[in-house]
Amino acid sequence: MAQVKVGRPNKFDREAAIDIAKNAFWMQGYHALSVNQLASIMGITRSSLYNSFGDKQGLFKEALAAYNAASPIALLQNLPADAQVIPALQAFFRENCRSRIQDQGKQGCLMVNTIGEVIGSDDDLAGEIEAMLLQSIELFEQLIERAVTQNEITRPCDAHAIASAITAFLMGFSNLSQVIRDEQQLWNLCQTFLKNYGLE
Amino acid sequence: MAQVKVGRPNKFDREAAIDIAKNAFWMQGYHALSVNQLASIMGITRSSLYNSFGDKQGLFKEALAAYNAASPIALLQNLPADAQVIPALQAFFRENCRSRIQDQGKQGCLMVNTIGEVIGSDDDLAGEIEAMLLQSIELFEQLIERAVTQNEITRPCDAHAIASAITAFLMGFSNLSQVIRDEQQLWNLCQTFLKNYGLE
DNA sequence: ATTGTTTTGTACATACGTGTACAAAAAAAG
DNA sequence: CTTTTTTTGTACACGTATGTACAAAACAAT
Repeated sequence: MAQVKVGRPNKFDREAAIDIAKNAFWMQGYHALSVNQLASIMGITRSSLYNSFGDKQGLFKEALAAYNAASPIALLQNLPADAQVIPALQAFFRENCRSRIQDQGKQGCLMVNTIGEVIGSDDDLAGEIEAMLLQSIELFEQLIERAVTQNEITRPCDAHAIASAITAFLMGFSNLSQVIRDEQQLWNLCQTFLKNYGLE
Repeated sequence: MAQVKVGRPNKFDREAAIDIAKNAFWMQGYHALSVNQLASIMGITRSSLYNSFGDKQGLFKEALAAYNAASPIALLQNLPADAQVIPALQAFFRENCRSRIQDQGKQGCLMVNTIGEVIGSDDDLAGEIEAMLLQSIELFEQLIERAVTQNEITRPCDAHAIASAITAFLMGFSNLSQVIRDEQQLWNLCQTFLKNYGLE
């Protein structure tokens, strides 16, 4: 499984470098960052960057994957088989509030930030992000189904609509968290949302 | 009032040029568009562009202002004194669905698109957009107050939270409309939101 | 030690970006 | 008709962007 790699080894830590790129994209945006800047803060040469990641877009895709893996939504994607859905959902929203405030200043969600930026100027990235969005809706729909099965909530008339609403809320929440910098206020917003949509 | 302008007159129609720029920014994003491209599609020289708008940022600000003036939210900003709030709100959401689908493809809301792009890379624009966001929350808060006064709804426990929720929903809705391209589905989403938040 | 493979450093090519300078052109004001 | 004011066209300056080429370096395999 673990590929033995022949040839000269990388001088840098790939994971660490991607993590630095992730944070840079997160704070400055996709277009505002140049390959030069990226290589510089990652502590490698442009040559290494192109050799290891292909181009800026390739690097961004890896950074985005790393972002997702470490995002609060991973909590829900890897929900244990015996867990309750509603408490997990609440913990997820709670964690969202916490991390949105804790970040180094108005970063929001990397995926959401990128939507408006790439749609219309990079079809490849746009497609990837659209797929992630649809995937998010699907995830919430499955969780709602599961919550019904586990007798946590009564069956809603349209699970798909609620799943879409949650996704929309989270995206708007990401944007709003860049302006409202008060965790209690954000959490209040989430609680009200969950209550109004019968998810408590 | 109407300034008489001395000197050589503009060869181009300022309003029309701004409108073209508005649509270009809307479709391609802020950073992905260059001054060269802008001047080209506006049908003027870069020289005229710099002379008339200062720079790219200045042009964008004017384009954004034009966008707002023509946006559905103008319906609510200029609501007649004798009008009911709730029907106007519903009409506003309805119009949002219509225009989001009618646009030339996944454009979303220009303001929302710009949030993630400029925060962290252009403090000036970011500040302007943040102010618009806060203004939006304020507008909805006032409308809720007014709806209470006009006996359309009972007083909610936290009007500010609801106003924030509406703003967040609209932003997420903008992003979602770039992926869900079905007006009925979008309208369904809006109706459910309004119902759950007691705005019907 | 030799060979094969991959990374790294340096340099290059080339296009594009923003912004400015300045004279010519086009109008109004006197 | 001359002066004043503003726009327009053209050119320039200069930095930055992306991507590539290629030799030197560093490792594994044999």
